[in-house]
Amino acid sequence: MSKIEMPHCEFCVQNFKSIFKSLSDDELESVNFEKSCRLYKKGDVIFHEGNRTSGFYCVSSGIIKVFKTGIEGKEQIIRFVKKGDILGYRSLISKEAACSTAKVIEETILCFIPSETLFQLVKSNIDFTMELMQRTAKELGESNKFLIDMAQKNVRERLASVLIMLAETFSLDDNKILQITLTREELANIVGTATESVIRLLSEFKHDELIDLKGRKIIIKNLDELEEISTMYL
Amino acid sequence: MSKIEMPHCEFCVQNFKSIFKSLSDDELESVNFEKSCRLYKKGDVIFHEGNRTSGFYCVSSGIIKVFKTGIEGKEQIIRFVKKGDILGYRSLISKEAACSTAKVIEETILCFIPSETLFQLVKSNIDFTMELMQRTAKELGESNKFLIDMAQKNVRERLASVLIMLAETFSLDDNKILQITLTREELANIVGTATESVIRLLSEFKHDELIDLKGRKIIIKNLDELEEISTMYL
DNA sequence: CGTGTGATTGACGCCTGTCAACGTCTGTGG
DNA sequence: CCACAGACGTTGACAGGCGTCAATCACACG
Repeated sequence: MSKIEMPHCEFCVQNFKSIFKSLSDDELESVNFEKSCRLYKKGDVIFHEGNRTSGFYCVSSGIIKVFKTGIEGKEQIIRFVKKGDILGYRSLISKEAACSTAKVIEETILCFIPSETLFQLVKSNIDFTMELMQRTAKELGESNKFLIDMAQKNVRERLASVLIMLAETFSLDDNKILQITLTREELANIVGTATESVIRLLSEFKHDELIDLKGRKIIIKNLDELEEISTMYL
Repeated sequence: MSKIEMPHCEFCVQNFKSIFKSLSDDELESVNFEKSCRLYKKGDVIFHEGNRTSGFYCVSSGIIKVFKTGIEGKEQIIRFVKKGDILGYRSLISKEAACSTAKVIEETILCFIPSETLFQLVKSNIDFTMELMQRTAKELGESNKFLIDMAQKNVRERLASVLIMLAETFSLDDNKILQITLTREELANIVGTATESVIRLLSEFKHDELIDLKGRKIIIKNLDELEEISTMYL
């Protein structure tokens, strides 16, 4: 268990409108008191599919992938979680076991909030509850959207979609470099295809000058064209 | 607008634990007063993808398919809604436009509850709110599960999964006849494949004595074997 | 009885997964 | 400092699953 300086909830509220943004000062102080924080290193597993959980996580910094393990151990990445997002709340609310595994992609600082604190807030603060419900509902919308992509788009179109999604979620720096680093296998596990297919299509995109590749760095040269590919027949 | 005898909320609470099961008598009476009901015939559209909605629906009887329209108008069925389920609440909560279309498969009686009534209840009744949150969270879990099926299973395995899901959701009668009637195209739109593929695989399942086919009626003869096919490599 | 919708079957070919071989890079231990 | 192991990336060959197109059949309905 790494010792780190614990970020105060106030900080996350101020800086990136954490889920606690509608809490009163007292409530925030109470959450801040009841939570526990720690640093997670790349590769650390935060929770496993099938685990029962006793609270949820609020992300202060870092990047986490959430995936389900499928046929012959193949991962399917469902979503990415970053600064300002919350993690592990779905199973808490539905009172089910976790339906996915969360693993650190980039060094992450997480605050753990016990479920009692959560339910206490739900009871006492309607704005917090609405915010929580809204996040769940939005995630559901995204999941449904992702579903139809899977069902109807081919691999080429899906890869284009994924690159766009990554660009929107993690943005590009001044050199148009995508601000998340993934292995080819991880990319394949988002797209839902074989690693080799991702490699071949990335080369193709590079050849068509839509992207550029420097090792694992991906430079997005032509977002519009990617957009066009991803919605080809829509 | 068809005139029908309006089911009292009390009835749905008693009979199949509608979402309003935790309401006080007064609250229930109030919902009952504010709602409006009507009969929908097969093929009726309840709401369209992209619509803004001003309330949600509680299903008193019937079957509805919820789908997104994708590439070249091809439907992708996301879920089925039946007696006791609620409909159209996701976009209400997330304050987005509807992300899917709802269409009647079997004659349906729906009660429309205005959004003000919903939010009023969320504010005043914590149990109702928890129930609502729980349903959203569960639906999210199912959507994620569906996603990985799409990404990793082949069409044969997916069709087996879908048949099982339908059997669980709509059950079999004494003759093991599946209690929902779908066209081959609709089946294809759940599985996420071409109509012809569904037809071919159904014939194959029939030949292997897993199912029997009488027009659109599907008789499930061997659920265990279907289960095995659907989880072949898991 | 004609018309239209849905179901079925066959032919064909492309997309994409799999397997295998090889290249590249990094970190470790001798 | 070098050798080596191990993980990851790349490329080619190949086959088969599945989508598409077209023709035909089955059935219901006005």
